[in-house]
Amino acid sequence: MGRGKIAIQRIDNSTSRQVTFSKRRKGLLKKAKELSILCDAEVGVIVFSSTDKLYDYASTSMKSVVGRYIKEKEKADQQYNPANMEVKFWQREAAASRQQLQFMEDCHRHLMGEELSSLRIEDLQNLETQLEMSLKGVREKKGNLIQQENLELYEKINLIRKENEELKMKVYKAREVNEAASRNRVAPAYTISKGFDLHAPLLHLQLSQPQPQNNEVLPESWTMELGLQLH
Amino acid sequence: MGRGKIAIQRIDNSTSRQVTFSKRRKGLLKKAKELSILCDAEVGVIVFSSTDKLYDYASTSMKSVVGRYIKEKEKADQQYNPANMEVKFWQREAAASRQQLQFMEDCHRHLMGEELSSLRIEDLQNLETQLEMSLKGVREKKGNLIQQENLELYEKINLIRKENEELKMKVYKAREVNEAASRNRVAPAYTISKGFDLHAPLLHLQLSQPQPQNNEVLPESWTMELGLQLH
DNA sequence: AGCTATTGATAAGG
DNA sequence: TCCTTATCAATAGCT
Repeated sequence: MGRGKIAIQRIDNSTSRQVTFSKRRKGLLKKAKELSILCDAEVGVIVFSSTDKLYDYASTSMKSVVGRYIKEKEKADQQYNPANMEVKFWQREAAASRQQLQFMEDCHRHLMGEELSSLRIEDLQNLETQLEMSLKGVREKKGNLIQQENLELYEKINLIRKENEELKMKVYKAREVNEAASRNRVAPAYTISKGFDLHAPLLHLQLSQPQPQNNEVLPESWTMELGLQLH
Repeated sequence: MGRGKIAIQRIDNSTSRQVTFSKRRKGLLKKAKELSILCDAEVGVIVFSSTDKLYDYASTSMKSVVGRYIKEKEKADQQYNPANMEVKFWQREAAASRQQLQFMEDCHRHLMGEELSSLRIEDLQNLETQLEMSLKGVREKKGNLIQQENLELYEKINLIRKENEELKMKVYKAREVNEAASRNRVAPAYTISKGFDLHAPLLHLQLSQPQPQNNEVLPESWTMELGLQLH
């Protein structure tokens, strides 16, 4: 139908092919529509151009047409629908996980000392042994951790004590110097100046700005024993 | 095209409609095929007759065409594909289950006394308390069960002892009768027949067919103490 | 995108 | 369902 007949084979001329595609696509969709109306049929047409553009017609909706098509095909071939396979795969996956989870939950409850009614003496004996072993392990681990923490605390105590001692020494020396100075002022003939620079308030700074970074690790009782205010 | 033009509306005459459906369906599929060949397009056509019969054409495969269609539509509307939604739903379901399972597995390992390195002292303390409680519960339950079993065993022992006593009594009586009978035979003048029927092997039957129904419940050591063979 | 000669599709009838 | 045929619709090639 046209000025001349054409062979049904790929049209080489790109422009001509594009034009023919436009015309025939329109015709195809029109005929699909006519068929559905005239004959009360459900029709769906999907066309992808060679440039990947989509054109489609559906008398009802493509969802309905494709759904019906898939349902029809599944009767003949259960394997057809890849989406369905995927759904089934994930359903199995979820079911397997859920089952495993349920088993774990039972086991967990037993380890928590719950729902023991379903167990026989033998099971209870195994459970008891397991719990004893767990408890042993946990206590050991906890003991280790606490011991380690204690060691660290002792080190800190030693550090702070040392610091404390040094500070006491400084306080002592400062008093000595002060007293010497006073004596020098009251009776300067009795003492000898040792060359200390008394103008810098070194002692005061040291006492009022202790390192605060370890403060939260130490319980209140420790600070009292150390006889030093750390806040 | 035809002897006269027809309006595009449902054909009332059923036969005519059926004929037209046949012709036009054939034409539609032919044109679809031509379009795909001439223009290098991917084409799919699905037709359901008013009597639910399926006819289809796909230049490549319907799977490919529909898959491509769905992919294309998803770009514009993520919600379109119900199968995809279902896949996603089950994927989420499986993922949630897996995550929950993983958590449970961690918890389980801790309760089994494994992988304690990741825990702080506080966690270990809680775990220890939990294990102690579990152990207490398990031991209590086990104790109850064993006690109950013991009670049942005691009852069985009593029953069997009683049976044993009765059997001994029968043996004793039987001997008495036998001896009496012997005396009657050897020196019939000394004894008096008591009218027993000695032909029936009552005693023998009693001793060789003990009740076996409780046999499997009793440990071997018990049967020895009872001084009675129960097999 | 429009035009139109020509072919192809198909309605009606058998 | 298939054949025939008159008729109309679709469209190839051109502008």
